[in-house]
Amino acid sequence: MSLAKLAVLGVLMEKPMHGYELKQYFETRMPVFWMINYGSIYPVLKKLKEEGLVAARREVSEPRGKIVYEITEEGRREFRKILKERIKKEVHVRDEFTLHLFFLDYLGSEEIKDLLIQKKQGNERLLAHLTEKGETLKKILPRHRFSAIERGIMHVKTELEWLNKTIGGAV
Amino acid sequence: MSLAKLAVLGVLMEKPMHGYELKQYFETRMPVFWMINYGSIYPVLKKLKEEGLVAARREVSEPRGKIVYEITEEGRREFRKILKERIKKEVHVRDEFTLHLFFLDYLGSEEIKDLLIQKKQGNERLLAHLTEKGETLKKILPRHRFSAIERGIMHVKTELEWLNKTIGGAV
DNA sequence: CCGGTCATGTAATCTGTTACATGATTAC
DNA sequence: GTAATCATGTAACAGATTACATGACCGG
Repeated sequence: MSLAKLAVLGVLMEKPMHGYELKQYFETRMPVFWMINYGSIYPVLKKLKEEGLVAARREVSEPRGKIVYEITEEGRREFRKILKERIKKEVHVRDEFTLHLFFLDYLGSEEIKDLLIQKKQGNERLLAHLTEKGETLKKILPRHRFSAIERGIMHVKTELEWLNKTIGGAV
Repeated sequence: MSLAKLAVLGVLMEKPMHGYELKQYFETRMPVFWMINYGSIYPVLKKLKEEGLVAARREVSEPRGKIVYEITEEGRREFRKILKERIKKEVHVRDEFTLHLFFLDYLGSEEIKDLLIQKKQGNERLLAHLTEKGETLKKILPRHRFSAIERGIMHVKTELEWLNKTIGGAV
Protein backbone atom coordinates (compact mmCIF):
# COMPACT_ATOMS: atom_id res chain seq x y z
CA MET A 1 0.00 0.00 0.00
CA SER A 2 1.35 3.42 -0.95
CA LEU A 3 1.92 6.14 1.62
CA ALA A 4 -0.81 8.27 0.06
CA LYS A 5 -3.32 5.45 0.45
CA LEU A 6 -2.34 4.90 4.07
CA ALA A 7 -2.59 8.63 4.74
CA VAL A 8 -6.09 8.88 3.27
CA LEU A 9 -7.26 5.74 5.03
CA GLY A 10 -5.84 7.04 8.30
CA VAL A 11 -7.77 10.28 8.06
CA LEU A 12 -10.96 8.41 7.19
CA MET A 13 -10.50 6.41 10.43
CA GLU A 14 -11.70 9.54 12.21
CA LYS A 15 -14.82 10.20 10.19
CA PRO A 16 -16.27 9.94 6.67
CA MET A 17 -15.16 12.72 4.35
CA HIS A 18 -15.18 13.78 0.73
CA GLY A 19 -12.05 14.47 -1.33
CA TYR A 20 -11.90 18.22 -0.90
CA GLU A 21 -12.42 17.89 2.83
CA LEU A 22 -9.53 15.42 3.04
CA LYS A 23 -7.19 17.97 1.51
CA GLN A 24 -8.33 20.59 4.02
CA TYR A 25 -7.84 18.11 6.84
CA PHE A 26 -4.19 17.63 5.92
CA GLU A 27 -3.70 21.36 5.52
CA THR A 28 -5.25 22.37 8.81
CA ARG A 29 -4.69 19.41 11.11
CA MET A 30 -1.25 18.22 9.99
CA PRO A 31 0.21 21.45 8.62
CA VAL A 32 3.99 21.34 7.99
CA PHE A 33 3.96 17.63 8.84
CA TRP A 34 2.07 16.25 5.90
CA MET A 35 0.51 17.28 2.61
CA ILE A 36 -1.32 15.58 -0.21
CA ASN A 37 -2.72 16.96 -3.45
CA TYR A 38 -5.85 16.43 -5.47
CA GLY A 39 -3.89 14.61 -8.16
CA SER A 40 -3.31 11.91 -5.54
CA ILE A 41 -6.49 12.10 -3.47
CA TYR A 42 -9.07 11.26 -6.12
CA PRO A 43 -7.20 8.40 -7.78
CA VAL A 44 -6.38 7.00 -4.33
CA LEU A 45 -10.02 7.16 -3.21
CA LYS A 46 -11.02 5.40 -6.41
CA LYS A 47 -8.53 2.59 -5.81
CA LEU A 48 -9.47 2.23 -2.14
CA LYS A 49 -13.08 1.92 -3.22
CA GLU A 50 -12.23 -0.77 -5.77
CA GLU A 51 -10.41 -2.68 -3.04
CA GLY A 52 -13.41 -2.42 -0.74
CA LEU A 53 -11.47 -0.50 1.90
CA VAL A 54 -13.78 2.50 1.66
CA ALA A 55 -17.42 2.88 0.64
CA ALA A 56 -18.63 5.86 -1.39
CA ARG A 57 -22.02 7.51 -1.27
CA ARG A 58 -23.28 10.58 -3.05
CA GLU A 59 -25.05 12.97 -0.71
CA VAL A 60 -28.78 12.61 -1.45
CA SER A 61 -29.37 16.31 -0.97
CA GLU A 62 -26.78 17.17 -3.61
CA PRO A 63 -27.30 14.93 -6.65
CA ARG A 64 -24.29 16.29 -8.51
CA GLY A 65 -22.28 17.26 -5.47
CA LYS A 66 -20.07 15.73 -2.84
CA ILE A 67 -19.15 12.09 -2.74
CA VAL A 68 -18.58 11.06 0.84
CA TYR A 69 -16.16 8.22 1.51
CA GLU A 70 -16.45 6.08 4.59
CA ILE A 71 -13.89 3.52 5.70
CA THR A 72 -15.24 -0.03 5.82
CA GLU A 73 -14.60 -2.61 8.55
CA GLU A 74 -12.15 -4.32 6.22
CA GLY A 75 -10.52 -0.93 5.67
CA ARG A 76 -10.02 -0.48 9.41
CA ARG A 77 -8.47 -3.91 9.78
CA GLU A 78 -6.22 -3.38 6.78
CA PHE A 79 -5.21 0.07 8.02
CA ARG A 80 -4.10 -1.24 11.42
CA LYS A 81 -2.24 -4.14 9.82
CA ILE A 82 -0.35 -1.97 7.33
CA LEU A 83 0.43 0.72 9.89
CA LYS A 84 2.06 -1.83 12.20
CA GLU A 85 4.03 -3.37 9.35
CA ARG A 86 5.36 -0.04 8.20
CA ILE A 87 6.39 1.10 11.66
CA LYS A 88 8.35 -2.11 12.11
CA LYS A 89 10.41 -1.42 9.02
CA GLU A 90 13.98 -0.34 9.45
CA VAL A 91 14.95 2.98 10.96
CA HIS A 92 16.73 5.35 8.61
CA VAL A 93 18.65 8.61 8.64
CA ARG A 94 18.09 9.19 4.96
CA ASP A 95 16.87 12.61 3.93
CA GLU A 96 17.64 15.11 1.23
CA PHE A 97 19.43 17.48 3.54
CA THR A 98 21.85 14.76 4.64
CA LEU A 99 22.81 14.14 1.03
CA HIS A 100 23.34 17.86 0.51
CA LEU A 101 25.56 18.05 3.58
CA PHE A 102 27.80 15.33 2.22
CA PHE A 103 28.68 17.68 -0.60
CA LEU A 104 28.89 20.91 1.36
CA ASP A 105 32.69 21.02 1.25
CA TYR A 106 32.50 21.75 -2.47
CA LEU A 107 31.12 25.20 -1.74
CA GLY A 108 33.12 28.18 -0.49
CA SER A 109 33.30 28.73 3.26
CA GLU A 110 31.47 32.06 3.02
CA GLU A 111 28.69 30.47 0.99
CA ILE A 112 28.45 27.62 3.47
CA LYS A 113 28.13 29.98 6.38
CA ASP A 114 25.41 31.99 4.65
CA LEU A 115 23.46 28.86 3.81
CA LEU A 116 23.70 27.52 7.34
CA ILE A 117 22.57 30.85 8.78
CA GLN A 118 19.60 30.82 6.43
CA LYS A 119 18.79 27.30 7.56
CA LYS A 120 19.03 28.43 11.14
CA GLN A 121 16.54 31.21 10.56
CA GLY A 122 14.20 28.79 8.82
CA ASN A 123 14.39 26.40 11.74
CA GLU A 124 13.83 29.18 14.24
CA ARG A 125 10.67 30.21 12.41
CA LEU A 126 9.55 26.61 12.30
CA LEU A 127 10.24 26.13 16.00
CA ALA A 128 8.24 29.23 16.90
CA HIS A 129 5.38 28.03 14.73
CA LEU A 130 5.38 24.50 16.15
CA THR A 131 5.67 25.68 19.74
CA GLU A 132 2.70 27.99 19.33
CA LYS A 133 0.70 25.30 17.52
CA GLY A 134 1.69 22.78 20.16
CA GLU A 135 0.40 24.95 22.98
CA THR A 136 -3.06 25.28 21.52
CA LEU A 137 -3.24 21.67 20.35
CA LYS A 138 -2.04 20.08 23.58
CA LYS A 139 -5.52 19.80 25.07
CA ILE A 140 -7.50 18.75 22.03
CA LEU A 141 -5.29 16.22 20.24
CA PRO A 142 -5.24 12.50 20.92
CA ARG A 143 -2.20 11.52 22.98
CA HIS A 144 0.17 10.27 20.32
CA ARG A 145 -0.78 12.80 17.76
CA PHE A 146 0.35 15.43 20.18
CA SER A 147 3.49 13.49 20.93
CA ALA A 148 4.24 13.47 17.19
CA ILE A 149 4.28 17.27 17.35
CA GLU A 150 6.50 17.19 20.42
CA ARG A 151 8.84 14.93 18.51
CA GLY A 152 8.95 17.43 15.65
CA ILE A 153 9.82 20.20 18.10
CA MET A 154 12.61 18.11 19.63
CA HIS A 155 14.16 17.40 16.26
CA VAL A 156 13.98 21.02 15.19
CA LYS A 157 15.75 21.98 18.41
CA THR A 158 18.43 19.39 17.74
CA GLU A 159 18.83 20.74 14.23
CA LEU A 160 19.31 24.24 15.65
CA GLU A 161 21.87 22.93 18.12
CA TRP A 162 23.78 21.31 15.29
CA LEU A 163 23.52 24.42 13.13
CA ASN A 164 24.86 26.65 15.90
CA LYS A 165 27.73 24.29 16.54
CA THR A 166 28.54 24.00 12.85
CA ILE A 167 28.25 27.71 12.14
CA GLY A 168 30.45 28.40 15.18
CA GLY A 169 33.02 25.89 13.99
CA ALA A 170 33.00 27.39 10.52
CA VAL A 171 34.19 30.85 11.63
CA MET B 1 17.59 18.26 -11.51
CA SER B 2 16.59 15.07 -9.75
CA LEU B 3 18.17 14.03 -6.46
CA ALA B 4 19.77 11.01 -8.13
CA LYS B 5 21.45 13.25 -10.69
CA LEU B 6 22.74 15.58 -8.00
CA ALA B 7 23.99 12.62 -5.98
CA VAL B 8 25.91 11.16 -8.92
CA LEU B 9 27.31 14.53 -9.93
CA GLY B 10 28.35 15.16 -6.33
CA VAL B 11 30.31 11.94 -6.14
CA LEU B 12 31.96 12.65 -9.50
CA MET B 13 33.16 15.97 -8.04
CA GLU B 14 35.73 13.92 -6.13
CA LYS B 15 37.11 11.89 -9.02
CA PRO B 16 36.11 10.23 -12.31
CA MET B 17 34.36 6.89 -11.87
CA HIS B 18 32.42 4.26 -13.75
CA GLY B 19 28.89 3.18 -12.91
CA TYR B 20 29.66 0.16 -10.80
CA GLU B 21 32.23 2.13 -8.82
CA LEU B 22 29.65 4.83 -8.09
CA LYS B 23 27.35 2.26 -6.53
CA GLN B 24 30.19 1.00 -4.32
CA TYR B 25 31.04 4.56 -3.35
CA PHE B 26 27.55 5.12 -2.00
CA GLU B 27 27.59 1.76 -0.24
CA THR B 28 30.92 2.19 1.46
CA ARG B 29 31.30 5.94 1.93
CA MET B 30 27.73 6.98 2.70
CA PRO B 31 26.33 3.79 4.18
CA VAL B 32 22.97 4.16 5.93
CA PHE B 33 22.84 7.78 4.77
CA TRP B 34 22.36 7.28 1.08
CA MET B 35 21.81 4.59 -1.53
CA ILE B 36 21.31 4.43 -5.26
CA ASN B 37 20.74 1.49 -7.59
CA TYR B 38 21.90 0.52 -11.03
CA GLY B 39 18.47 1.14 -12.43
CA SER B 40 19.06 4.80 -11.63
CA ILE B 41 22.81 5.12 -12.08
CA TYR B 42 23.12 4.20 -15.74
CA PRO B 43 20.14 6.18 -17.03
CA VAL B 44 21.30 9.15 -14.92
CA LEU B 45 24.84 8.97 -16.31
CA LYS B 46 23.40 8.83 -19.81
CA LYS B 47 21.29 11.94 -19.20
CA LEU B 48 24.14 13.83 -17.56
CA LYS B 49 26.29 13.04 -20.56
CA GLU B 50 23.62 14.29 -22.98
CA GLU B 51 23.47 17.51 -20.99
CA GLY B 52 27.23 17.90 -21.16
CA LEU B 53 27.63 17.79 -17.39
CA VAL B 54 29.84 14.72 -17.54
CA ALA B 55 32.15 13.32 -20.23
CA ALA B 56 32.44 9.58 -20.87
CA ARG B 57 35.46 7.68 -22.06
CA ARG B 58 35.96 3.98 -22.54
CA GLU B 59 39.16 2.71 -20.95
CA VAL B 60 41.62 2.11 -23.82
CA SER B 61 43.01 -0.99 -22.14
CA GLU B 62 39.57 -2.56 -21.94
CA PRO B 63 37.79 -2.14 -25.27
CA ARG B 64 34.58 -3.72 -24.07
CA GLY B 65 34.99 -2.81 -20.43
CA LYS B 66 34.48 0.13 -18.09
CA ILE B 67 33.17 3.46 -19.17
CA VAL B 68 34.66 6.15 -16.97
CA TYR B 69 32.63 9.30 -16.40
CA GLU B 70 34.32 12.57 -15.56
CA ILE B 71 32.50 15.71 -14.50
CA THR B 72 32.98 18.64 -16.86
CA GLU B 73 33.63 22.26 -15.92
CA GLU B 74 30.01 23.02 -16.76
CA GLY B 75 29.04 20.09 -14.58
CA ARG B 76 30.94 21.55 -11.64
CA ARG B 77 29.34 24.96 -12.06
CA GLU B 78 25.89 23.43 -12.40
CA PHE B 79 26.44 21.17 -9.38
CA ARG B 80 27.38 24.09 -7.12
CA LYS B 81 24.46 26.16 -8.38
CA ILE B 82 21.87 23.42 -7.86
CA LEU B 83 23.28 22.41 -4.47
CA LYS B 84 22.93 25.98 -3.19
CA GLU B 85 19.42 26.29 -4.57
CA ARG B 86 18.27 23.07 -2.96
CA ILE B 87 19.74 23.88 0.43
CA LYS B 88 17.92 27.21 0.40
CA LYS B 89 14.57 25.50 -0.05
CA GLU B 90 12.24 25.37 2.89
CA VAL B 91 12.97 23.38 5.99
CA HIS B 92 10.59 20.51 6.62
CA VAL B 93 9.68 17.98 9.30
CA ARG B 94 8.01 15.67 6.82
CA ASP B 95 8.90 12.02 6.98
CA GLU B 96 7.10 8.72 6.83
CA PHE B 97 7.44 8.05 10.51
CA THR B 98 5.79 11.35 11.39
CA LEU B 99 2.77 10.37 9.32
CA HIS B 100 2.64 7.00 11.04
CA LEU B 101 2.76 8.65 14.45
CA PHE B 102 -0.26 10.77 13.63
CA PHE B 103 -2.24 7.57 13.41
CA LEU B 104 -0.72 5.72 16.34
CA ASP B 105 -3.74 6.24 18.58
CA TYR B 106 -5.71 3.84 16.39
CA LEU B 107 -3.60 0.94 17.66
CA GLY B 108 -3.94 -0.71 21.06
CA SER B 109 -1.75 0.58 23.86
CA GLU B 110 0.11 -2.74 24.18
CA GLU B 111 0.81 -2.79 20.45
CA ILE B 112 2.00 0.79 20.59
CA LYS B 113 4.39 0.05 23.39
CA ASP B 114 5.82 -2.98 21.58
CA LEU B 115 6.32 -0.98 18.40
CA LEU B 116 8.03 1.87 20.23
CA ILE B 117 10.33 -0.54 22.04
CA GLN B 118 11.26 -2.14 18.72
CA LYS B 119 11.97 1.30 17.32
CA LYS B 120 14.11 2.04 20.33
CA GLN B 121 16.17 -1.08 19.76
CA GLY B 122 16.58 -0.18 16.08
CA ASN B 123 17.76 3.30 17.01
CA GLU B 124 20.17 1.94 19.60
CA ARG B 125 21.73 -0.35 17.01
CA LEU B 126 21.93 2.54 14.56
CA LEU B 127 23.52 4.80 17.17
CA ALA B 128 26.15 2.19 17.99
CA HIS B 129 26.89 1.74 14.31
CA LEU B 130 27.14 5.46 13.59
CA THR B 131 29.25 6.15 16.65
CA GLU B 132 31.75 3.48 15.67
CA LYS B 133 31.76 4.62 12.05
CA GLY B 134 32.14 8.22 13.19
CA GLU B 135 35.23 7.43 15.26
CA THR B 136 37.10 5.88 12.37
CA LEU B 137 35.92 8.45 9.83
CA LYS B 138 36.65 11.51 11.91
CA LYS B 139 40.22 11.85 10.69
CA ILE B 140 39.78 11.07 7.04
CA LEU B 141 36.57 12.82 6.03
CA PRO B 142 36.32 16.40 4.80
CA ARG B 143 35.00 18.70 7.51
CA HIS B 144 31.34 18.97 6.60
CA ARG B 145 30.99 15.40 5.52
CA PHE B 146 32.00 14.43 9.00
CA SER B 147 29.65 16.99 10.48
CA ALA B 148 26.83 15.37 8.47
CA ILE B 149 27.53 12.15 10.36
CA GLU B 150 27.61 14.01 13.66
CA ARG B 151 24.26 15.48 12.77
CA GLY B 152 22.89 12.00 12.12
CA ILE B 153 24.12 10.88 15.52
CA MET B 154 22.52 13.86 17.24
CA HIS B 155 19.16 13.19 15.62
CA VAL B 156 19.26 9.51 16.51
CA LYS B 157 19.98 10.46 20.12
CA THR B 158 17.04 12.86 20.09
CA GLU B 159 14.84 10.13 18.66
CA LEU B 160 15.90 7.83 21.50
CA GLU B 161 15.17 10.55 24.03
CA TRP B 162 11.70 10.98 22.57
CA LEU B 163 11.12 7.23 22.46
CA ASN B 164 12.11 6.79 26.10
CA LYS B 165 9.85 9.62 27.13
CA THR B 166 6.96 8.31 25.08
CA ILE B 167 7.38 4.70 26.17
CA GLY B 168 7.58 5.87 29.78
CA GLY B 169 4.44 7.96 29.39
CA ALA B 170 2.61 5.04 27.80
CA VAL B 171 2.96 2.78 30.83
C1' DC C 1 -23.58 38.80 -12.40
C1' DC C 2 -19.04 38.08 -10.97
C1' DG C 3 -15.25 36.57 -8.24
C1' DG C 4 -13.89 33.22 -4.84
C1' DT C 5 -13.92 28.84 -3.05
C1' DC C 6 -16.05 24.43 -3.19
C1' DA C 7 -15.67 20.15 -5.64
C1' DT C 8 -14.14 16.46 -8.79
C1' DG C 9 -11.44 14.64 -11.93
C1' DT C 10 -7.74 13.48 -15.89
C1' DA C 11 -3.33 13.71 -18.53
C1' DA C 12 1.35 14.43 -18.81
C1' DT C 13 5.36 14.08 -16.61
C1' DC C 14 8.98 13.03 -13.36
C1' DT C 15 11.55 10.09 -10.29
C1' DG C 16 12.78 6.05 -8.68
C1' DT C 17 12.62 0.82 -7.79
C1' DT C 18 12.57 -4.04 -9.09
C1' DA C 19 13.39 -7.41 -12.01
C1' DC C 20 15.41 -9.05 -15.83
C1' DA C 21 19.14 -9.88 -19.28
C1' DT C 22 23.79 -10.22 -20.67
C1' DG C 23 28.55 -10.99 -20.66
C1' DA C 24 33.54 -10.31 -19.02
C1' DT C 25 36.99 -11.22 -15.51
C1' DT C 26 39.02 -13.23 -11.47
C1' DA C 27 39.90 -16.64 -7.80
C1' DC C 28 39.92 -21.16 -6.52
C1' DG D 1 35.61 -25.10 -15.22
C1' DT D 2 32.79 -22.94 -12.27
C1' DA D 3 31.37 -19.75 -8.87
C1' DA D 4 31.67 -15.07 -7.42
C1' DT D 5 31.92 -10.56 -8.47
C1' DC D 6 32.66 -7.03 -11.87
C1' DA D 7 30.19 -4.35 -15.21
C1' DT D 8 26.48 -2.39 -18.11
C1' DG D 9 22.19 -1.85 -19.41
C1' DT D 10 16.72 -2.14 -20.36
C1' DA D 11 11.73 -2.82 -19.38
C1' DA D 12 7.98 -2.74 -16.50
C1' DC D 13 6.04 -0.78 -12.85
C1' DA D 14 4.89 2.25 -8.90
C1' DG D 15 4.26 6.51 -6.75
C1' DA D 16 3.59 11.18 -6.70
C1' DT D 17 3.43 16.11 -8.65
C1' DT D 18 1.89 19.64 -11.85
C1' DA D 19 -1.02 21.39 -14.83
C1' DC D 20 -5.14 21.37 -16.93
C1' DA D 21 -10.27 21.12 -17.39
C1' DT D 22 -14.79 21.57 -15.72
C1' DG D 23 -18.63 23.15 -13.30
C1' DA D 24 -21.57 24.15 -9.00
C1' DC D 25 -22.54 27.31 -5.32
C1' DC D 26 -22.41 31.42 -2.46
C1' DG D 27 -21.74 36.26 -1.00
C1' DG D 28 -21.66 40.89 -2.26
